[in-house]
Amino acid sequence: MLRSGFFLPTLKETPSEAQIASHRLMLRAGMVRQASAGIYSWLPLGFRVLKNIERIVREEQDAAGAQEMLMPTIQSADLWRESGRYDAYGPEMLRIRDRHERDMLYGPTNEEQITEIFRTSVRSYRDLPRMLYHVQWKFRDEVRPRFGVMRGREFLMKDAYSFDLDYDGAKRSYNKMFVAYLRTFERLGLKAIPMQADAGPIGGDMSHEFVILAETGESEVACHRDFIEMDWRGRDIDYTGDLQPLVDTFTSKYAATDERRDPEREKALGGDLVTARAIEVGHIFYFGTKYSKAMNAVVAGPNGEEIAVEMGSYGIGVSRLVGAIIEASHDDAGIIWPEAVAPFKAGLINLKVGDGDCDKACDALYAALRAGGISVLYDDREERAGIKFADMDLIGLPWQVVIGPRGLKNGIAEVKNRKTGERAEIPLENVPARLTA
RNA sequence: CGGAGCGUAGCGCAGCCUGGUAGCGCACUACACUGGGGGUGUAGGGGUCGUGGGUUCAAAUCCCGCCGCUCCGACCA
Repeated sequence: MLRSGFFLPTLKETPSEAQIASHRLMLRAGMVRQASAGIYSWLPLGFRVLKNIERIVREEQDAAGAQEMLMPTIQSADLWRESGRYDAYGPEMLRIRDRHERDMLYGPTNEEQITEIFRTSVRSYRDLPRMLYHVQWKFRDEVRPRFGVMRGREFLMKDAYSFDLDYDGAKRSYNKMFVAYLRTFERLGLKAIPMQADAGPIGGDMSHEFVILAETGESEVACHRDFIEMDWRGRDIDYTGDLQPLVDTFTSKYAATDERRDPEREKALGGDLVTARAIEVGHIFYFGTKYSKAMNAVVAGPNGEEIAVEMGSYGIGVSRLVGAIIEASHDDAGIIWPEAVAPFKAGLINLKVGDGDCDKACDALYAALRAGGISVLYDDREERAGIKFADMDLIGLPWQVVIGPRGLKNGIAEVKNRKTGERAEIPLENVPARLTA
């Protein structure tokens, strides 16, 4: 992508509404613009990151055996009356009336809707288990939206739902999602700790929150220090096998969100206890037959009897993750993207646009990198070097490649790693290899 | 929903107290110079001062209502 033609309105100064790092940086880096309180437009750069996160979430959901679908944002109030949540949900739910005076709502979540789809489509235990998910915008009319996309009113969420015949099956589904979440967050470059959590208004008795530790987190959590040191990387998962042992290794040690904290266990941990603030990035629930009973989602069992299905739901805050990743990974100069979600892998800076040799070398390298499958943002603007560098640091691409007349005399480019700050002068022809190493 | 604050150019702000020509920095446009980490000079463009009403000869400024946004708290898949 040529910087000159890319809609990337960066800001030198921070709009006054932004209080925390991720919000500030997202506005300054031209990723989002606020439309109204807690509602944001995603500009091209931010949208690329959002899509990258979505992609990884999808891949891991698919790997775990969930199937993607798409449910609408606007739902009928009648469904919610069936489950009893139309009255229970309170003013957080945005209620709408259509031209025929029908009560509608902008979905804050989708249990009712998926249950309705399931109950009209599945009649036999032979069709179980099922896991379905979608990635869709939700709306919750928060009293006080804040922290940019981390606590917006409108937000993008992946929500999955599992349907099983009995508790053991539901537990297997729960474990699949548990493991899928570990893998998803690890691929996103995050250390997300699964914590005992309250089920909240969704109800149910098995629930984990996946949180990342960050000073700007909204809640206080506590966990065993082993979680901090645990090696999170590269676990090969066989979803057809027994996942319980793996789940056990992550749930046997103490880790609890604030409403689930246990003073006695914490006391016993002594020096092994870590308390910190945390950002919730995922939440999984087993809630049994809460909705299936209320909404009559039953299947015929082996003996022809009617059995209410066992359900679970599993959410990942996709848009919140963009902010959360930045909270976890930035410095004074700007964002530092983990490679997996970076909007581009590399930035290419032409230090002297208009200089024939410089332009030619940049064009050639730009083509070579793209041919090698490396996404590049090529800053071909006639700006001063300082502005280009500052901009690139702000945007936070993993690599910066700098070409100027001085280095070009010796056929070299400067390659800088945004994360480590390490700079190396290497021959132009070695640049593609260097970035893929 | 309790408490506090803010709204003046795209962004950051001053002006308001004590009413009288709407300002500064950045950004933007043109030209020249410059060019390896947020340039220099010259010349420009851009404002119903959130909105409605009131007071006044005169309101960005004083008074009242409304709207929007932010912060603290409570709330929170």
